[in-house]
Amino acid sequence: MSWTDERVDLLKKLWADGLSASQIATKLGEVTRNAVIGKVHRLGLAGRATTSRIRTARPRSNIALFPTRSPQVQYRTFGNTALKISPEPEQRKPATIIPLTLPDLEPAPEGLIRLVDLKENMCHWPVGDPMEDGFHFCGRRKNSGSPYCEHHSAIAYNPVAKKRRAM
DNA sequence: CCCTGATTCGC
DNA sequence: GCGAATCAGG
Repeated sequence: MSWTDERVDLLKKLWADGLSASQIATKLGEVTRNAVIGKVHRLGLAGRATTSRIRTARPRSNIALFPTRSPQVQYRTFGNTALKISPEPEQRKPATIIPLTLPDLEPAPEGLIRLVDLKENMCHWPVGDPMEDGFHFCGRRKNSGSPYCEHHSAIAYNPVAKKRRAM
């Protein structure tokens, strides 16, 4: 089914009346709401979005990043290739493995660690109710790669604990 | 998870 | 031009 004049007119009317795309699609029949939206857009009626739209511009092609035709990068070399210096492979350093100090679990930091007191190497685990006095952060030495200390990392990244909403 | 519109892109 | 796929948001 194609977009006849009558169907387009009806589309315009219903869209102007504030009907949702899916409702219009149902009324028209033989089309999906996607088709309706697409048509609305093409007609320049692109209108009332409940959401940002410009803010939320779809990132350019997640699917086009894996096209049927591969992009095939071109490595161009200028001049006499025989004189060309071999490109430095520049080996990646194999990500320095962190020593990962497991001990020292309990030396609680002095005083209450408030947000302003939090340092980058401190555990960001919140303790208490943010609306209540005495709310603070764990503040113990945190694991690298995690905002939390050893103890709280184990909790935060434990799926069971999460599922049961345990803390 | 249901819905909404917005956007991109292969056809 | 069309609309499915996919996105972000309510």
